[in-house]
Amino acid sequence: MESASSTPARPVGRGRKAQAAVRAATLAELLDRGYAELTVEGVAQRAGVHKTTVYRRWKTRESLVVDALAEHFTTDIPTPDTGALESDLRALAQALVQSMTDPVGKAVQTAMLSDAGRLPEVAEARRRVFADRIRRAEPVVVRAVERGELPAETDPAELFGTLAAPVYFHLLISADPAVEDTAERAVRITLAAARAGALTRSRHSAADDGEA
Amino acid sequence: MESASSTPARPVGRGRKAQAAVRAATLAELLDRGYAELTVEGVAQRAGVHKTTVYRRWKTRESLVVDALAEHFTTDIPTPDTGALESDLRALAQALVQSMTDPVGKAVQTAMLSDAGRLPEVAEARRRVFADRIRRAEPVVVRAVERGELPAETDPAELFGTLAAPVYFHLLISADPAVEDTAERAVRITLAAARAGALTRSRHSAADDGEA
DNA sequence: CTCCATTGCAACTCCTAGTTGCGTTAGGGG
DNA sequence: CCCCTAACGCAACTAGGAGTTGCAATGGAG
Repeated sequence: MESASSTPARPVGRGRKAQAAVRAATLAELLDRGYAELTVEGVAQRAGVHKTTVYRRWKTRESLVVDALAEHFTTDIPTPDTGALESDLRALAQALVQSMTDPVGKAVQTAMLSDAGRLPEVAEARRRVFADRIRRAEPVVVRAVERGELPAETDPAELFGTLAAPVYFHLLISADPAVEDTAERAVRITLAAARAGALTRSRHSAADDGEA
Repeated sequence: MESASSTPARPVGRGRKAQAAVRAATLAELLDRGYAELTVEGVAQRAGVHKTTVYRRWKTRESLVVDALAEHFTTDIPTPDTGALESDLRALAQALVQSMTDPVGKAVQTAMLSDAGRLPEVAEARRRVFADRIRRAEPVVVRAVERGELPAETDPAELFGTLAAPVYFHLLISADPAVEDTAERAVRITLAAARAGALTRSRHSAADDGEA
């Protein structure tokens, strides 16, 4: 409480704008150069800022990247409640697709899977994001089970993984250009698998053998 | 044919062993340091070779990585023919899992998704690998359709993508430790989706609405 | 055993990470 | 509106890895 009235110790003024510009420039460089080729001077130039300004706020190149990414770990997929499983899944899938299609989201997702994902903070953030998404998707499964749309033993984590896998695969891995119906495809697959009881907890002894 | 008898122009002798050691060291460094942190001197030391020896065979760090990866693009998933769709899919999924679980395969796959995937040669190789896998998986679908196990309009590319997506997702993206039944999970999902007609060509107007 | 292709080695240049000291500027409080 | 100071710009560093070159040493094939 020693600087309560004047408060000159906290970062104020134009410093904020510069830092925001640096963070944005970092994401932009991540997107079109990649983590391995990202250079602090490149970021500084892109932000219209001198190199030392960057180093005054961030100790290393890695911490700069981590901080720029961390900004976007919070805003994430909401929990839909449309009254039906299919439309809930569609909302989830579309939110996923959008979160990896817009420039910033694509930069973040790509970076998390690239060499930047080896940074401990990024790896842990990635785990937190997936755990959070699974947690948010849980009510969708609960409500679908209550409606009788899904087997009672359906596992929310399995269901979310089944929904997310085709999205990640098509957008980040196979990367084929025909990606317009990515969300819809994920919904179809997840719906079929879930209804067939292929996404139940524990073991795979569920009723999936039988009617062809 | 000018050097048919003496043939001193071609690389012979111990050069081969050194190059093999360098390639192996490159993969090892890719696996436990990553592409971004990979250093030519590190590779050379690990291979028990001097830096200049590396630069005499490979012009740049990038070409070294590309060449080390390219060695493993050829050996790929074979086409199973077990007489039933489920066991065929199981064979495919297990081959996929194995190809990304052993150290070398994991290094190759991880590198292809990391910043090394931005190298044009690697990106094109990745496309070729996926296209080749889809082509190899095609007979599985054809035979399953002939047996009446699948709808006639089932798309081999969609089916392979549906099988591969959960494998990639669980092994490389979500990376949760409970990954023993990765292959089996992929089989269950793909089987359910394919039987429900969710993996047909073109549009999604197939018979997937109805029985819950 | 001999020869020469290949390797080891040292000494370079260039680029980027990261640091330091000092002069300059911007923007908020008075 | 002016001034004060925190934050910035700038130049000049060190350290290390990419990539190159000339020369000496060596090891494998004939």
